[in-house]
Order: sequence, then structure tokens, then C-alpha cells
Amino acid sequence: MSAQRTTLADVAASAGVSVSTASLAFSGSGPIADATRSRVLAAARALGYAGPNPLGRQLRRGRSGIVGVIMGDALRRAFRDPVAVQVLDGLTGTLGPLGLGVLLIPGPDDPSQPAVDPLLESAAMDVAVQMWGGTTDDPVLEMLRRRGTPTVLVEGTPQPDVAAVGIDDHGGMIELTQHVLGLGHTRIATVTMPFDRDRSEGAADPVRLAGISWEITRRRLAGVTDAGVTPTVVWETPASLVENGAAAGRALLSRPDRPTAIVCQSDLLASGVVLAARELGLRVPQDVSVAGFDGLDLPWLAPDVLTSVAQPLAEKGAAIGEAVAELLAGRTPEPRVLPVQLRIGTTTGPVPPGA
Amino acid sequence: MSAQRTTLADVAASAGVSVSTASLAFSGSGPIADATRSRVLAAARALGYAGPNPLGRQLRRGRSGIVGVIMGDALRRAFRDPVAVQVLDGLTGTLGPLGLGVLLIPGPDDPSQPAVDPLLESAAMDVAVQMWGGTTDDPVLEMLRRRGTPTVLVEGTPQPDVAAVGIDDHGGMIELTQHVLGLGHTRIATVTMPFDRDRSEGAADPVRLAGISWEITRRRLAGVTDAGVTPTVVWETPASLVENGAAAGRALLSRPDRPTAIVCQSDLLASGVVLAARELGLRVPQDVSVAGFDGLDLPWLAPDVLTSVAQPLAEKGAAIGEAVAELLAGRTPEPRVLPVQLRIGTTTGPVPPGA
DNA sequence: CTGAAAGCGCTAACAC
DNA sequence: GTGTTAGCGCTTTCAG
Repeated sequence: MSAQRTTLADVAASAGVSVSTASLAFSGSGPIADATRSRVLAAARALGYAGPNPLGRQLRRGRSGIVGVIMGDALRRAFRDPVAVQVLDGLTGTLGPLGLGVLLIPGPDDPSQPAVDPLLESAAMDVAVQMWGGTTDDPVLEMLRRRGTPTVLVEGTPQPDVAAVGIDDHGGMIELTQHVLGLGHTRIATVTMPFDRDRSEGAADPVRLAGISWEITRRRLAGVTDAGVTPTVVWETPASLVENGAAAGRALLSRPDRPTAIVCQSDLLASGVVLAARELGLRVPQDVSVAGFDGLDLPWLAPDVLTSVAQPLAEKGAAIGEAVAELLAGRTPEPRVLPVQLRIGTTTGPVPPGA
Repeated sequence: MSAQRTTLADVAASAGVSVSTASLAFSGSGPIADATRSRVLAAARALGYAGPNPLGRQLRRGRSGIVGVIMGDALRRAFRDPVAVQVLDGLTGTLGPLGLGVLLIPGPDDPSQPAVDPLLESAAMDVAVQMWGGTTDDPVLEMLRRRGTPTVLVEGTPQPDVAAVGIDDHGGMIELTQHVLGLGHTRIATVTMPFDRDRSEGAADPVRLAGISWEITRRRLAGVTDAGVTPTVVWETPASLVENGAAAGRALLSRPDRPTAIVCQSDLLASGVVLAARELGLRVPQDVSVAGFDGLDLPWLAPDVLTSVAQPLAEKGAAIGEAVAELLAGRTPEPRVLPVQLRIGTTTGPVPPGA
């Protein structure tokens, strides 16, 4: 088409005004005569000019209008997690009206990959959102700090210069565990989310338990132990998805010292455990109680309804969006901890008589 | 912290070299003495400079490194569709290594919203990907053309200056319908994806049928009719999700002239129909056959396996990524139509004797 | 191998 | 109301 993209200068020349005036015609801010504006816009239309080049505008303003969202996982896994998706939805809902766009940044996939996605070093973004916690000494947070990118940390341990949004998962987990204890269970196993980027799978030994670097995993596990339970097994999964829960369930429920209750760190994991139990011919909750965390709506588990701890997902997304807006305004948002709520379903019941 | 962000010029001054030399130290391209480079990098580290400001670089290069992905739906819905998610995953997989990031752009939500998301007018992007077809006279494509943004259209009708990636859904639908016909069915209903931004729900009358603006919906419906079937009912849904399929199923299967087979335009819709059938006490496929489209893995439908037309989702994502790369290289990628494959499951069977 | 200079396209003071 | 001017931070010729 054109050898040279048409610029605001071309439009201004064509309309017989200065560039700054032409700029005003588009930005709307600042005083400009209606007649002048429409003359500029007409010239623009005639030249096929679709509005100011965002790149020039961004450099000048020092703002890209982009919020980098670091998913807690490779995108393929992240998108399979309704928790991530619903939070993301709540977030985009508040960001959109602010004229901010979401740039997806994959989280760690496997240890063979670099620890931080290259986009994190090179992409333009005004604010970053680190979804899903973060690890101790997180290389992502370190990178962000080096770049001077204001950051919202979701489900992480509060840090000096980082905004925080989270839920009371520790408290929720205590409550959930107490519910299970109240039903008389003593042989209680727990299925956790990944410990670290290594993503091992299986029963965790004490050494491994001492080195959980995923903060959210550690905090939820602490909820179980702080409720006074020493799990018969702490089963680590490589990802918080149904199939990982199913694998955990198969393993735990085939043991000679089969637990009478399994407390899981997510609903997806828990529903996998329920499926595994059914598969093994065990009745839930008569033979084994299963509890999850998140409060998802899982219609395909019907007729069962998972006992779980509900977290306000859309509100969490909105809270993140508000924190982003605060940071952009140069303010420091207060850390927010959203409440959770124990929701008793049909998958937990009294300890079996014989056990 | 600093009143002024440190720039490449600061680093250069501190290292005692010119800005252009400092630039070379970071970009790597171009000749530079090792000693000089390390001196620059040391100075950068000392000043807490994390690398060139992307905004400056982008303006200079005329490239943002951003690919805008226009989801076919409001994000909240889009992310609930495994088809969209898996394609997106395949896409990011090929884009990542190219140093390109994905900016999420919501598609139309409901008619009360503006037809094109504001991001589309204002965000910087080198290429746009319009997922999930497009409508006739799509305002999105028009906007993109006006802005001069090279575009990849997924599942849309090929256009002069737009790259296209799609699947042979028309052919797949014909094959699927023929399979159903071969089983002896004559009372065949079909459940479609939305017709347009209005997102009506219910049996479509001839007037409405004549005005389907969602191209993908029209093409798949044409597959059914081109196989020689006149559906007893064409049921339009407001979104391609399980609950919409369930609603359709309840309605269609409660009619006096209950169809013996229901061909759906997506697996999500089809699985909703299967659930509705079970709910109504109908056996699939003994009482009613149900077929879908996409070839998703739907374990929770077990023990049923949906009869469907499988499309290569990850490959589709990769093909889109390749088209993006071509456009960025200034070339015009050939339109690509990926093959689909009929996959017969357990949800279709012979027409019931009495019917 | 290194430096000087030009300019990507735009906006925001500031002067008129 | 409108024009002039000065950069935003960087990369890339082009000389040296």
C-alpha cells in the first residue's frame, strides 16, 4: 500500500493545522474548536488514518496500558483450572474499563525451561500481577523488582514493596480440617498442590516437606497441621488438576493403611480423588471422606457435592484489578485478605465403624 | 526511589562509552569488544538498570512484539471452552519462542456492549488474531483493516487481505450427518452455536435462519443440510457451553415429535444434550442419538464417548502462530484448512424400532 | 570497534 | 484556541 504509514503530522499538514492541534483533536483533552476538530478528523478519514500510533503515545506518556499477568503455571494447565480462569475473568472485568489490557505471561512449566519467561524481561507493562502465589526467593518477583515494575502478588506472603491480594486459606484449611476431625477421623491423608518447580509426585518425605517453596502449598498444608492433624501421608502432585487428584486417590486408597479421610488443597484434586474412589468401588463418604478447597461448582460430580472451602473468585479478580489501579495511581494499596467460607457437602461423613 | 528512571544514556555515561555502544552491549547484535560490553553491563548492574526500556525500543523498531488475540466471546465464556483454550495454548507455544506475547482482547459479550473492544482501537499490536470466525461485515475486521494491522482470521471466510486458518468443518459436518443418516434416523434436530451478537435461544424460524451472521455457525449448519437433512428443529443457543446444550436438550427431548437424533455444533453442546437426556430418563443412544463436533476428551461423560468430529486443536494453534510469523516477515501466508476426522463413539446408534 | 547524529510518532508545556 | 518546541528512550546508519 503506502510506502510510509501516515502519521499525525501528515494529518495535521493535510488539515492545515499544527501537530499539537491535531493531537488534541484525537485525545479530546484540552481546548479545541469544534470546527478545527472536525476538519482534522475529516483529513484523517481522507488519509485513512486510524488514530494516533500507540507506540508513540506510549513512549511519550511512559505508559503502555498493559498489565502483565503471570499465570501460575504453563498456560495449558492454567486454563484448565477454573480458579485461575474465574479470577482472570474478574480481573479483566475491572481492567477493561480502565483501558488496560492483559498480556499473558506463562508461569513455570518444567525445570528444563528458564525460570522466568523471556516476556518478563522484555515486554512493556505498567504493572505485573503474579497469580497464584510465588515461591520463596521467587525469581519472577526479583526480576520484576529489578525492572521496577509495580507488582500485585496474589496468594503470596506479603512483601515490603509489593501489593498483596489473597484469601484466608490458612484459616479456611483449619476450619475444614476441624470439620473432618469432628466427624471422628484420625487416619487423615492430604493431597497437596506442587511443592516447587520440580513438580514431584508421590508421598513426601520429611526432607521434602521441609523444603516446600510454593508458598500457597505450604500455607494450606500448615492449616491442616495447625488444626492438630498429622497426616498419615502428604501426597504431592505435579499440578492441581483432576487427573493428578485421581492418581493420588488411586495410590492412597490402595494402601493397606487406607485413610478414612482425604483433605485436598484444591477442588480439582479432590474431585480426582472422588473419581478414584468410585473407580475402586469405594463409597464416598461411607468408606472414605473427601474434602477440597476453592468452592467450585462441579456439576459433573453429581450427585455428590464436594465439601470444600469457598473462596470469592470474581471478587478476588476485582480486588486485584483495584490494586492494579492503585499502583498505577502511584498509591500503595493495603494488603487484602478476602474471607473464605466452609461449605459442607455430601463427600464428608462419619468415620466408618470398623476403622 | 529515583526521581528519574535510569536510562541507557545514564549507563553509557557511567561506563564512559557512547549511547550507541551501550545499546550494542545489550542488543548483542553488532560488533563490540568483550571488554567494553562487560564494562557496560557492570555499570548497568551498579545503577540497577534492568535493560532497555521496551517503550523506546518498540517505537524505534516500529514493533511492539505483541499479538492481539480477539477471543470469540467474553473471556469468561471463552475460557470455559476447551476448544478456545487448547488453541490458545498451541498458539502461545509457537509465539513464545518468537519473543511475541499475547494480549487478550475480549470478543463481543452482549449487544449492549460496544461491538469492538476499546483495546482494539488503542492497544499496540503487530498482528491480530481473530479467533472463532467472525461475522459477515465484522466490525472487528473492519477496525483492524483501518488500523492496518495484519490479521489472521481463524475459522472465517477467506478475505482478500487477511490470512486464514481453519478446519474443514463443513466437510466434517457432512460426514457426521451422513453417519447419522446411515443409522436410519429421519427425525433429526440440530443444536447450533450462536447466530449473532444477539444470542437468542430457542427454535429458529426461517427468517432468523436466513440471517445467521456468525460464519462458523452457518457453515456447520450448511454441512447438515448439504448432507441432505432438513432438521426438524434448528435450536439456537446463546453460547456454546454445557448448560446451553442441556437447555436445548431438555426442550428438544420434551417435544411430542421428539427427534431420534440430535446433531450439535460443538461437543460442549452435545454433552449438555446427553446430560439432559439422562435427566429425562432417556437412554443414549437407544432412545436418542447425540453427536457433537470438536473431538474433545470428555471423561466426565463416562461411560459414554461422544460421537464427534475431531479437529486438531494444538496444530490449529501452531498453524495460527506460523501465519502470524509469516505476516510479521512481510509475507502473505497461504490460507490453511486443517483436516478433521469423524470419530464414532457410543452416543449414536440405530434409530429406535418404534420411531 | 566506537561515536555522533538522526529520528521513530507522539504529547504536553508554554508562548502567542 | 492554536502553534512552537522539546523531548520520551532507544536503535541504526554512517563516519571515523
